[in-house]
Amino acid sequence: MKELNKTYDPQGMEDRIYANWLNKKYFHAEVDRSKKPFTIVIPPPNVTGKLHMGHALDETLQDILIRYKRMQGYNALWIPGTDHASISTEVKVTNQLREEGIDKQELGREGFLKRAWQWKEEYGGAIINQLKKLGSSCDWDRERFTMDEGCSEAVLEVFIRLYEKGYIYKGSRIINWCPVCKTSISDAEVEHEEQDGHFWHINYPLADGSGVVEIATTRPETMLGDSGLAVHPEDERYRHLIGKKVILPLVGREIPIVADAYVDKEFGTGVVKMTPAHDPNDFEVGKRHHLEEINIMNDDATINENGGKYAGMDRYEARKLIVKELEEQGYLVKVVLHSHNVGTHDRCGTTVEPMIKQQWFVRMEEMAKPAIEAVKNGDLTFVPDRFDKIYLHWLENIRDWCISRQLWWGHRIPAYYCDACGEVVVAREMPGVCPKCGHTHFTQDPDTLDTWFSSALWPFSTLGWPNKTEDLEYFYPTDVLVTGYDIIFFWVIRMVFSGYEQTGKSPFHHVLIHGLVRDSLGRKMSKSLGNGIDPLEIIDKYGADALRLTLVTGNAPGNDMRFYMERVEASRNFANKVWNASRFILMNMERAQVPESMDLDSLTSADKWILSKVNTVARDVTANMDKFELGIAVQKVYDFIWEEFCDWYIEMVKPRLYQEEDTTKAAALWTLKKVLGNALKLLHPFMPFITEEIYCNLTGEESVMIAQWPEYKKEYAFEADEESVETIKEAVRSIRNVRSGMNVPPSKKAHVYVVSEKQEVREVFEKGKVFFAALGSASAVTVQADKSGIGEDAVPAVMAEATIYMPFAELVDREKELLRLKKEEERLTKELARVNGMLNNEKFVSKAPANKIAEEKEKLEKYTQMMAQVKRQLEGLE
RNA sequence: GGGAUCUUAGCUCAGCUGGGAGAGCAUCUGCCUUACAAGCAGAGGGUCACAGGUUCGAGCCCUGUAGGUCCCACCA
Repeated sequence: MKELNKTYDPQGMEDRIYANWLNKKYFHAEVDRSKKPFTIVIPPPNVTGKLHMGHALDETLQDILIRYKRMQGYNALWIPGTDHASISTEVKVTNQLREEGIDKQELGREGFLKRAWQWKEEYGGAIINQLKKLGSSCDWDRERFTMDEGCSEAVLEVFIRLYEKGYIYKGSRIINWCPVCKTSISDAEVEHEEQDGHFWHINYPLADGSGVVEIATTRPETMLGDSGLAVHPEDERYRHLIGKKVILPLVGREIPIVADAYVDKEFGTGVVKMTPAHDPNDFEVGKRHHLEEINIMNDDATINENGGKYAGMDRYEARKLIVKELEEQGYLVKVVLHSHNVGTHDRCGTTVEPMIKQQWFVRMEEMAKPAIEAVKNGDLTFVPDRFDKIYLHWLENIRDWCISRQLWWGHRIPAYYCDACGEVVVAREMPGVCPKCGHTHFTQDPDTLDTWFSSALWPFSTLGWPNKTEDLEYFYPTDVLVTGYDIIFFWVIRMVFSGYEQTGKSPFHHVLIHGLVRDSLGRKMSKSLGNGIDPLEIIDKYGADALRLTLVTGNAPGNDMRFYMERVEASRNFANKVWNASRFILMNMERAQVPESMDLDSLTSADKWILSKVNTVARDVTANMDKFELGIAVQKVYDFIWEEFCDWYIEMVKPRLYQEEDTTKAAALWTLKKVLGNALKLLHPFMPFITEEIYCNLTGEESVMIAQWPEYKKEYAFEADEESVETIKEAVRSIRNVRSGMNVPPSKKAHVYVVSEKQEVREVFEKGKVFFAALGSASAVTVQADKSGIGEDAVPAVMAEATIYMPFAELVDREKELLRLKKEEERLTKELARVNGMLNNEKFVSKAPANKIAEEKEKLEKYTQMMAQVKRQLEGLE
């Protein structure tokens, strides 16, 4: 047994302990049919990323679950890895190149990819090392990357399967285009934000010269691509115009007026200009009425040659000029302020431009069905369950998923085009001969896949799929997925439908959702605000255990939390508390022999009481853990250790330890060791380092992380002892209360008299005498049946079945004393009124459960007794 | 427009299946009591947003109102 350092010093211990764990391969899991598996796959952080507080929370929750299950005897596997993060990484690499004066296009695809891989090798490891600082017990032997060989094989396989099934298709559709990143993006990647804008009312003259039609638009520049106007078929105002034509101002093109129910009669002027190539709704209407699709923009959102003289201008420049010219030429009726939703790219904030492009899509309708069913029939549950609705709503309204990206960094689409006839061949590798024309040269599709296409396969691709591996069979489906609510649409949903489609199963049974970690003002932590707190700095200063405890305490699943330094300090203080209590115990263990085993009959009531307590705490905490109530679970462990164990039990036990000849010293030491050991086990998932350090010193065992999780045991339930110790505690509190109220310093000891008419109560106090000296500054304790021999001026403290007297005659302030007793009387009067109210209510007595009624009757008795005594004391005073 | 969620002590938040309102921090009063001042003991502080309803009983369930936050959505 080693002695612990004098002060709690996380810096000196965490790295050492982690290295030892790695060395002992505790994190590694292999197929073992004798054990039940418990699997988690990490939400792979971006390769280029840096650990932020959101990761810290995410990883902490997962590590808690994994460590808990591992201790319960499960074969716990936590698979780590990173995501290639197509757009983010591509942007970063492009910027890096630019700084070196290298143009991405000039460098070319191959050169670029080489640089991107270099980047990945150089920076990709950083976040992994940061995860280790947190104490994450991931199986690092299984670390994966979404673009590694196995994951790429899975991507290829899925693409081909879906293509062959007709679920993947290439089509010319309207998609969201980011003019800065110059790629298409999916619906999920578009963020809508309310912006103040304008409503420009413009007159379009009728071709027959019979008048004008007034339209309203928020994007006047798109008129260059107008190929029609639309009105509601039942709009009396415009019915006569249907079928007529108007002349497009500035452009001069003649375009038709069509009738379509899409138009809202009440909104704007009731006439909508149709720009099928740059608006998703117009696109649909245009399809129905065969309107021309005129693309007026280049990929960088400048106007193209279809925009005539505006060609080459940026979309907003063109807007300005067009409005000006409309006004000059008398077409502009008015401009009104109007706030509207603008779609922006979630990565760069650029306003997206709807455009018609050839892209690859995944047909969603069929695949969404089992994913919907999974939640409805309970195969997949969200914690908390309110996220069911969000998940279902998205899936029930899902649209086809645009998966092609005009990027280089990612999985290249396995589609090959015949150089001669253009035939498309989707295959694992470059085809030799064109099945249509026999030509032998092909060009691969230049696009790559949406980064989420590969992460959607993560739960099974990391286990070897599409190969039928033993790992896959044993560890899959995984048990729980832990992630933030912000990526349910991007990731969770896509994993679920991919899991069902490819493996026939939901990829996990539970999804534990957490919220965002915000700053102390409730703002999102962001680079631009500069309000982010670096988890690594916190770890450096306070230790990973303190950070972990902070992130999991007082927070319910799915809720956002604010990060306060004060809370980290509080967590660190708790670690210090645990440290010092353990140090105290180890010190005492050094001075005396701790028995290997103990006959429970030779334990004192206090010993049994604390054993009983830790027993029920283990039971309750386990129940909370199983329900993913980690915040509640850790709170219970915290309270047990600090209050019950440190503030009460250790204090109670000190006299026994300090006296050489005490016959119950061995029992005390045995109990201290036992209870501390169990408390450390319960705390370990939350605070792995400090618990490991202490546990090994305490027990001489190899590690707490492979120790067995405490289970509730009937033989450690001591109800009678719990009750008697609680009585003693109550008495001690009464004594302290009186002393504190009279400002008696602890150094001034007093003779304490306990008076009770009941023999059995006197026995309890007789046994508990010793505690009054240690906990209540008693110089001597006398337990007796009546007040005889106690001075009239002694100060009373009233309990249910006893009254405690302390002779502070010279300190007594009669007025204060009277006030204290009056207050007590008042409190009891209220309590009695409440209890009587309930018990005299016939309906309560007839309808409430029996145990509740019994409980209330007991209280009635207790309060009645106390009231009688308080009254007696008052009489004595008056 | 639809949906979710929040409103509990000065601050930040817990409160599991309905059964006498909790924690941390802050405040106040005593204590350097030989594990810990990153500590110990004690105290003050709440019409659980508001209004109804269900129930013997509501912070918790239902309805509505007000305010905040977030998500979704094709009103140009």
